[in-house]
Amino acid sequence: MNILVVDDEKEIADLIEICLKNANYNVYKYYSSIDVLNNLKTLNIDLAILDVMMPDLDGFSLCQKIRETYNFPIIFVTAKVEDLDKVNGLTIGADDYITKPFQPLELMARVKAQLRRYKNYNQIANQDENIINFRGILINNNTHEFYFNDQKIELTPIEFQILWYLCLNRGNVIKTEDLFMNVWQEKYYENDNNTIMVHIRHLREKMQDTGKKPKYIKTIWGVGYKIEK
Amino acid sequence: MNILVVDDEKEIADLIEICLKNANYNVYKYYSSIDVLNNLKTLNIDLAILDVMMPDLDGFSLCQKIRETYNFPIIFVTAKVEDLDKVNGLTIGADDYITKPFQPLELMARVKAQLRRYKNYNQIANQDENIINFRGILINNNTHEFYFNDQKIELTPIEFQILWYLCLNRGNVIKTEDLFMNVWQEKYYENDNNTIMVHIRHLREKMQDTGKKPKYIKTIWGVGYKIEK
DNA sequence: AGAAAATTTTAAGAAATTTATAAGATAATG
DNA sequence: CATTATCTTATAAATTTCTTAAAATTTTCT
Repeated sequence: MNILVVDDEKEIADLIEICLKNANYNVYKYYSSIDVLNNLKTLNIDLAILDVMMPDLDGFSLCQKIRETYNFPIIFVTAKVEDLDKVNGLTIGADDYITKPFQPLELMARVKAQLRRYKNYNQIANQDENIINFRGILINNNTHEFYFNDQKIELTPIEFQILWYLCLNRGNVIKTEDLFMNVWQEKYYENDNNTIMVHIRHLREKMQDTGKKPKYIKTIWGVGYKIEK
Repeated sequence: MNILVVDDEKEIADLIEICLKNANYNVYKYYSSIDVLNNLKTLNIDLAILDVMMPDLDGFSLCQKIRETYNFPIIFVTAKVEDLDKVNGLTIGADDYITKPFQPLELMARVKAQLRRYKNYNQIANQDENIINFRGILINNNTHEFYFNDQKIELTPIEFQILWYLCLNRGNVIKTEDLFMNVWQEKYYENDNNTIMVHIRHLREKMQDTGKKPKYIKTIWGVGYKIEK
């Protein structure tokens, strides 16, 4: 589990980091929120703990920026005790709010509670599933291999991710926007974005499914794509 | 949204109930936790607010019982301020913990935050709500499929949205204006706007319901359309 | 009841939108 | 530096949506 900690007070950030590392979490610690935004894409964060009062960009704004793209849980930790602040924080997209001074045990309990909800109760599809096998499609997320009718087909990383996500949700339509967000981990600007279509075409070509009515990756007009069960 | 409130202190339970009802939630209020367990199955709860100290069965035990079957969010509200209690509560399956005396606004913010996570970011919680089945009509918002008397019928995006909205409100009249606002997400200018009618006609054609008295999508003269339950 | 007005239905073609294809440009990788 | 992967752009194809006008229906008015 990767946890993001952002606090301009180094002592606090360090304390939180120690607690988290004790509990065996992987911590990414930042003393400034601007730095965070630049690196977020590469980090694959599962939960964030943010301070509210920070010099360059305050926690609320950072939270809003994050929420444009991600939906991992966000916990505010702050010295401000005013209730309105709590309400604000929770309203703009945070999941919990805890005031300094806090008991490390309580913070840990809240972290665990949020992660439990996010990871266990909240699964979009069965997370443990790493090998999917249906209709001649055998796709393995451990080895990143794809067999189609017992024949191995080489996929590029993005092609694999797209196909994997479609298979994980086989039977259901995936909106182009959702697909993009999931594979690219960034916001989707629909005006003039043709890249998914191109990758879909490549996938169809490799699966020799380029007829008028594709049998595998189907187009749902005005919505997105789906792969039939 | 159905919210369960359990507290043996009537004043507290009543106060919480008022707050929730103000915010337009549907409240099921209990003064004893034993009663809850007997009725839980029928209630279709989306979130629970539980007191910890209760005479017959304490909140922690109730929480555990609930978690055996359900995974809607649970918030503890309690007079106990000891930190260990918070940790316990969160550890056994609660999602949040707030101590009395509390600010109603904060409670509401936390309720909203939990519901947001549960409902908006969680596809599984909503899976079932995306399938409507009645009178030979089976419409599935996950797969974007429409079956009419067990026969699959292809719909265009707008046709699907219109039919979905009518089915979601089956039995009730939908004003043309409401229908338009919901599907097109923009303001409706009634002067000379025939587009909904055209789509309705297409839907009726596809359902072979073009007689003098349509059986499915009915015209409510001067108002709009409705689909009979 | 019969005429007039308002509203809805029907039909067909034009316009707009969305998706597919192709090929070259750019970026990333080893 | 060579190779591969990804993105961009332009154009074609497919499909959907809207517009328009006339016909039919229902309601309202006299």
